[in-house]
Amino acid sequence: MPSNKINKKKIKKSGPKGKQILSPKGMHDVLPEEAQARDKLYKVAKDVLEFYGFGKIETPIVENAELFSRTVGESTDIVEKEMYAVRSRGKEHLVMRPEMTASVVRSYLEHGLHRLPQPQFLYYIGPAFRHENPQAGRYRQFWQIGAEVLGGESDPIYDAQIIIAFSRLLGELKLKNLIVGINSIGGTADRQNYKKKLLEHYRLHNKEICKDCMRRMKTNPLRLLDCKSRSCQNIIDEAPSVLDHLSSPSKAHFKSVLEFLDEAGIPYVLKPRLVRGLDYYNKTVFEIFTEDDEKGELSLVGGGRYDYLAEILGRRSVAGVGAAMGVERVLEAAKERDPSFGTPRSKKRVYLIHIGDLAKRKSISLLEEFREAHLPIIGNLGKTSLSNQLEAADKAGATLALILGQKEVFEEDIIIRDMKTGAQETIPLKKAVKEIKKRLK
RNA sequence: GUGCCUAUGGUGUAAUGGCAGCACUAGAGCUUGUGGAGCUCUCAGUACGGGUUCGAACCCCGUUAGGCACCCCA
Repeated sequence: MPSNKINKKKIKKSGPKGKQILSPKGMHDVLPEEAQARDKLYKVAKDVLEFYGFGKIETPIVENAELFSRTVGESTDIVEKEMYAVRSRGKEHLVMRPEMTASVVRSYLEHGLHRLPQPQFLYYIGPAFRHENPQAGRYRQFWQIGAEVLGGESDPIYDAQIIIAFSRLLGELKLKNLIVGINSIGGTADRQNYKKKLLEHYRLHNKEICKDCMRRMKTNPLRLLDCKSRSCQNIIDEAPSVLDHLSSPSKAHFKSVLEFLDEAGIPYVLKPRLVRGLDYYNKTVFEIFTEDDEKGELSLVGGGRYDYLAEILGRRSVAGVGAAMGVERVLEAAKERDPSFGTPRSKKRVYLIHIGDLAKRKSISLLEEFREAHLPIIGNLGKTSLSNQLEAADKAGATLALILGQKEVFEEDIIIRDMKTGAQETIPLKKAVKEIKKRLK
């Protein structure tokens, strides 16, 4: 007896094993349980964003590489080393989108949405791709829910409305302890000016600067401000603040945004060191964290104003402001708060049980009757024994079972069983749909 | 792209150089007409590739994947 087992294993072991094919690094399958939680998030997002007047837009997952190199920034990591190139038969250089704002603006320009009432409120839900090393809250394929206000004036009310919409969205998900971090990086001129001042300050501290910051001085001076190296903290603390270098229109714009947030009762924290990695931002930039995530610096939502983005892409200048939310990060936060997030409350379920081949056949048409009546009913016509099916009904959380056996088929009856009490009643088969409808109320 | 840690059935774990075991889950049966309990049986594993050794889940090297951190970002 045991020797049998050993033989079997030996044969198996000596056979070719092959390499198991797994999902690509940093990309994950969403199994049914998780899919329910996601669907719930999407539904809440849709409800909230549509309430604020956003209309849904879908753009291709693949775009011309230039769309991102020109807008997100040639020297950003996202463009420099994180884009997935797509091999195609054409000559175009296509990439998987690393974010969606540029796509939405591209679409706006391409389809002349400026002819419609301005501004346009657009939102999207979809996956984006960045080839970086995965870790908590960071994946190579990740989903974003974003919203953009495009066209019209560069009015601070829209900055505020974006922040309000996403704050409310997170609030609907029962996330607590949310922190809105906000800053203004001014217009192009302000920033040039500020960068100069910042670099001057850093040159004074030449010797204390860490290696990374030496590099940042050349590539992306604003990023100096969020260096984590201990040796740089003093330099950062003493560094000039962007807010002191804003032109008066930029200052006024920022002030208005804050006033609108006050009016909406949205608490916020001024973060003079908050800059964002994407080149296209100007004036307002912001991020939303939960208190826990703030330490880990994982933002749930990030966004800002980008009045120059459209100009980079086309001849037209289009004011714009928007934000994107990380679906995986938000789900993680929601589940931390409430582990049952997204699992539907026990619905009343009806389970159809059949006994014998005749009943099995009859079940097919009975199921159709229920579908036509839009009454949810489940069952497993592949199972045979009554015990098994009752057990399955129980595991499925059914409150009612319909039992159809040979005898019932002949007599055109069916048994209704209350799964809790075990009480059973035989009723005419024809009345099954009607009776179940009644009992589910 | 870099550094550190990790990898045993679907899940959680045991075996520390010498018989890969346990629990849960799943499937079947006890019981082709009444479930949740119990009992019996079954499926299923040392991530992949190499090396050291009489002998490797265990030691070494490489790869892949996961976690954490850097970089950067949702």
